[in-house]
Parts: sequence; C-alpha cells; structure tokens
Amino acid sequence: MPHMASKGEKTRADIVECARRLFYEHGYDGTSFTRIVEASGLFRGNIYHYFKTKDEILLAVVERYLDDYRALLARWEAEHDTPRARLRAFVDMITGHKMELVEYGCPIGSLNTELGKDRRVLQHTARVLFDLFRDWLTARFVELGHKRQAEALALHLLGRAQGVAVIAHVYQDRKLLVREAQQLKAWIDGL
Amino acid sequence: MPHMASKGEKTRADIVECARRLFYEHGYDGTSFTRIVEASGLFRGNIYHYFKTKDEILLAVVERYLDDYRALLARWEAEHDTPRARLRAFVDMITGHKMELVEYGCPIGSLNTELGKDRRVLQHTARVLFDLFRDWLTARFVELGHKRQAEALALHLLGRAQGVAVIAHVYQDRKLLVREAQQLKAWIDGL
DNA sequence: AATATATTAGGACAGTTGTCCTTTTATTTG
DNA sequence: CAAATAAAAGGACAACTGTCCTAATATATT
Repeated sequence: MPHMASKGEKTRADIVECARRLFYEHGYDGTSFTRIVEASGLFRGNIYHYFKTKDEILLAVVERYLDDYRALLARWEAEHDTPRARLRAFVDMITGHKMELVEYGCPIGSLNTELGKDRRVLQHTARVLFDLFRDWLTARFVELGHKRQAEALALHLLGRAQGVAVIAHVYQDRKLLVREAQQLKAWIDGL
Repeated sequence: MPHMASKGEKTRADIVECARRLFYEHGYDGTSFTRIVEASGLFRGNIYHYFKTKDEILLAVVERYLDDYRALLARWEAEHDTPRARLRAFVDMITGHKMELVEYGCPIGSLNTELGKDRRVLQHTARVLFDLFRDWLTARFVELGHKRQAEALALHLLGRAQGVAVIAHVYQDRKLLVREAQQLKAWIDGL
C-alpha cells in the first residue's frame, strides 16, 4: 500500500528510460517488448508486473519527456529575463543537440509522425509534447507584444525547427543545422 | 525473353501502386506483405513472382514516385517561364494537397523519417526523392541570380515545407498550411 | 515472528511477420 | 500446333510479435 521510492520504482524508471531511448533510436514499432525487457535486464514476463501493454509504456515515456521538458522550460525562464533571450534558448536547443538530431531526428517530431500514420489515438498522447512547447512559445510571443498572432508565431517557429530537424536528419548535415539556427535567431531578433 | 506491355507488367504496376498508397497511409513497417498482396488481389506466394523482398517493392515505389515527380517538375517548367513563378508552383503543391498532407503528412518526408531511424541503407534509397526536389529548386535559385547560396536556399525551402507538413499533420490544421504557404510565397517574391 | 504485499523468474500462448517452394494454368513465341 | 515461358494458386516455414499465467522469492508491515 505505501508509495516510497522503493526498488520497484527504480526498476520502473529504468524501464521507462530504456524504452525512451529505444523508441527514439529505433521508433515505436521498431522497438519490441522483448528488446525493452532485454535492455532493462529483466526477465520475459516480469515487465508485465510494471506495464500491461506496450501502449502503457509509451504513455509513461511521454510523461517522462514532459517532466524533463517542463524542467527545461523552467530553467530557460530562470536563466533569461527577456522574451527574446528565452526564445533564443529554444533555438539553441537545436544546435545543442546537433549529434542526436542528425542521427535520429527530433524525438517529438519523429514520434508524432510515426504514430500519426495509423494510430491517431496514440498520437494524441504524444501530441501533448508539442502542446507544451507551443504554449510556452506562445507565452513568450505574448511577452514580446505580439498578442494576436502569438500562437501562429509559435507554430511557425515550431514548424521551422521541425523542418530543420527533418532535413538535417535526412542529409546528416550538421552545418545546415547551425546555419538555420542562426537564421532563426535573426528572425527572432527582428520581430 | 520479350518485354512488351504484357499483363504481367500491368499486375506489377498495380502492386507498386497499391504498395505506394499503403506505405503512405500506414508507413513502411505498418504495411505487411500480406496486406499488399490482398490489396493487389493476388494470392499469397504469387507476389514472389514479381518481387523477392519487401525492400524490392520499396525500390519500385521510389522509382514510381521519381517518375511522377519528374513529370510534375517538367510541367511546372513548361507552364511557368520565370524562376519565381516556378518556385511558387512548388509552394502551391502544398496547398494543392491539403487533405492528404493533413491526413498522412508528406509522403517523402515521413518515409525518410521512418527509414532514417534504423535502416539507413533503405533511407538512402528514399533520399533520392529529396535530391530530386533539392536539385530542381537549386536550379531555380540559380536562375534567380543566387548562384552562391542556391543550394542553401533550396534546402531552406525544402525544410520549411517539411516543417509545415509536420505541424499541419500533427494538429490536423489546414488553415496553418494555407497561412504558411502564403508566407513562403511572400518570401520567394522578396528574394 | 507472522502476514501481506512487491518483485522476480520462467514459461506459454495464438497471431503475424517476411520469405520461399511447388504445382497448375495462361500466355506468348517459334 | 508445339515449345517455352509467364503468371496464378496454394501452401509451408521459422522467427518474432504482444500478451498473459503461475510459482517462487524477497521485502515490508503489523
């Protein structure tokens, strides 16, 4: 009945972390139950004690992402005091994750693209990650004084970032990533 | 030994067309051999007479796309006589395919994103579709007088289109598609 | 120490995957 | 027409998928 940070919770967190990495590197469909089990160092049916279905694991992975990204956004707000600087921090995330982006694409974008194909219910689950950034960016554009078009600007920036990630991933091009990030920051400064 | 437009070639073309549609709507992994067979109205092992592996089907699908897109590009060149008008035709393709884009995303982009995860060899096959558009756009920017940055501009436009497709697909947002397309055309006109 | 709960260990399930074989039937070529 | 080839029909394969059960062991609570 009690809920302390027991060993089981650590195992659960391990599973989620392994699943997140595997989903990112190989996709949701490309990652089998078995592979998650092996990566977590468990036994076959043991994982069932923690998650009944693969979808449940995805849900936990999304929540894990949410926690991390929420902390990241809070840090950006703490570290920068102008809306422009905060928006630039968002763009800097792109160049800060050069390697992974070129190697595996954007974790949020590729997950949504994969799930959007056939399983719209699951994609709705993954979409909250986009919502998080969209809403945060919208708030920053409001701070900048673009109240009426704030959300459109947020989606524009989100889309630009997605596009950059796709092309950089397809062509394994780190320089493009840097170049486009600079353009995005110039765009922010000119607003 | 002979190679006329026999019934077999028609069947082969049917398989490729079915596979293309299924790959687009459900993804490469999401489409099984069986499903392609059923959609083509064939029997289980019969397809083996046309394609040995699933990868071979993908190759044929990519070639089919290539043919179609090459014809499209030729048409744009025939119908418009300024580089700007031709570039605008590219952007108009986005709004012209509103429904499919919102429903399934960009066929080229989503295919590359999926294959880029784990099967880089196959992704290299699919990448030629990006190459086709990149090279064509590059040529248009050269015509416009931006010789030195022509390829960077082409990749920029390609990325913008991809980003728009991703966001519009994730949020099922047709209006965003139209709005962003307009912005892209304004960007082209201002170059 | 006794009881209850959490976790581990191992195995089993039916369904589906991509691949591949053979035999029969159509079609084309000489 | 006869011979050769193309295509259709049907079935089989091992490997893997996600899911689920039960029994044993460890840990925590009373």
